[in-house]
Amino acid sequence: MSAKQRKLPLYEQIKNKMLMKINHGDWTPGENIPSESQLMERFNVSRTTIRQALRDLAHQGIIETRRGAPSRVSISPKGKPRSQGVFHHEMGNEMTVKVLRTGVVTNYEALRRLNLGKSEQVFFLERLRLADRKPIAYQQLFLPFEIGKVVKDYAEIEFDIFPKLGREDIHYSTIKEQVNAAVATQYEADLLGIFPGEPLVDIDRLTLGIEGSPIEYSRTKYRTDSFHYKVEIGG
Amino acid sequence: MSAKQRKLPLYEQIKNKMLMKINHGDWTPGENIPSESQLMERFNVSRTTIRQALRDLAHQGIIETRRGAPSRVSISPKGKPRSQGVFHHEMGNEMTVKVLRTGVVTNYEALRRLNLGKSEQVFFLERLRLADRKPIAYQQLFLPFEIGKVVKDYAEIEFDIFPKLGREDIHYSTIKEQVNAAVATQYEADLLGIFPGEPLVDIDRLTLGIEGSPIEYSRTKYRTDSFHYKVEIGG
DNA sequence: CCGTATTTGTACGTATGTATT
DNA sequence: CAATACATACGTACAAATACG
Repeated sequence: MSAKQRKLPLYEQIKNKMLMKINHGDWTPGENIPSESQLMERFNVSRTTIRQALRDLAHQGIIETRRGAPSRVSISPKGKPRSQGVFHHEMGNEMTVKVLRTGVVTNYEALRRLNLGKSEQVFFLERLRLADRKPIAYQQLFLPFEIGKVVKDYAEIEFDIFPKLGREDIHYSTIKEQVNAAVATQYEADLLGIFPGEPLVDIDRLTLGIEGSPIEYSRTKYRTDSFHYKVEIGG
Repeated sequence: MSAKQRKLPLYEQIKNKMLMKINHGDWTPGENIPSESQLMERFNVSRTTIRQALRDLAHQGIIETRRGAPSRVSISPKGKPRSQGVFHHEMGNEMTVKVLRTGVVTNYEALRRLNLGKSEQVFFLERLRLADRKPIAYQQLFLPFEIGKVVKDYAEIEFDIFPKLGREDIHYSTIKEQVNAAVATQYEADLLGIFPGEPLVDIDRLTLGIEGSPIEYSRTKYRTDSFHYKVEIGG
């Protein structure tokens, strides 16, 4: 048990452990999870506590419970978006990535967003995201140094760094995104194969870890023709 | 206690009674509700049961609870809100609207999105949305004819047409939005007080009614400096 | 400012109901 | 029908944050 989790309520700790099992693939979507009594034994807590954890997960749509039947992990479209289906990115088929630059920098805005001191350093990644070999986005990624060194090599070949973080037991709990519009600079236009002055969707993203501390800050600019940002509210 | 006659669980019954109190104005938004111990006495049930009812209401955003402080009814703009807070627009103080044009038109894209036949007509509104007297968005709004005639006059003075629709017993269930980036045309730039070629956030919105049929299609272009589109996932 | 009372949050235990397997 | 598993509901105790004199 990580030291940071010790101050969290029991049911929150258990929730996090269950989330890890799911993100890890220990419990796969559609699969039954252990019964409440088994979980009571495994975590050595009362049924009340187990049920509070399960209820929260069920309410978030991460698991499904039915009276009389075993509870199971929800079958959500892809690995990620078990965030009650309010959110959707649409992309291409073959998603790849090209790393343009990597290093350790002192970026004021990134440090502020990552809750780090002004004199600290962050791991920096500049990447081009490609869909079917065609560039669709230019991304600047800032990671706390401790996390950066973990994904360093991985980021050069994989489109999404979160699976890697998951394998290293670094999990996220919340993603905050802010969407804006921008026009392409000469530099960005060259990279993305468009003209300067064309519009780009600019997404400012902050990812928080299980304990609520930031684990990633990124800024991505997408071509408007290959990318859609959809939100569905209610329903 | 005779349990044979009740269909709903106790906590559901209590939830319903509390909802009635709120809807009837017995408990008004912002007002503290009775403490758990008082509710235990009043309904003659255990604290567990009261807490289950309260937790559900809190989770729906109908009431707010804080450790140590009395629970209170949420101050939410009545009728609709309660879409579990995954989504947030940030704007100015004094929100107004100026109608530029209004009429009945045959717009192919609007008809398609509203699920209407090609020969039908839709109610059209062209509006400028202002925050603190400053234009922040240019909006094109398409409504099925039946609905359009209801909001016709209202739309000229009110920023948001949904309260009016609510009073006419037209409610929405789902909103689908697609966010994109665009650059301002000369026409838009003049209206918004910016230069042509500056970026705009372009939001394509389709609103569905209770029965699932579209009741509004709109296209809005926001200035990037006075508008933020935020999405929070998970948590 | 401090201590106390109030109020919600967490966690334990037990018993019984009810739907599924 | 029986066993299993989740749902409801009672009770108790203590912790933690807030409100108040």
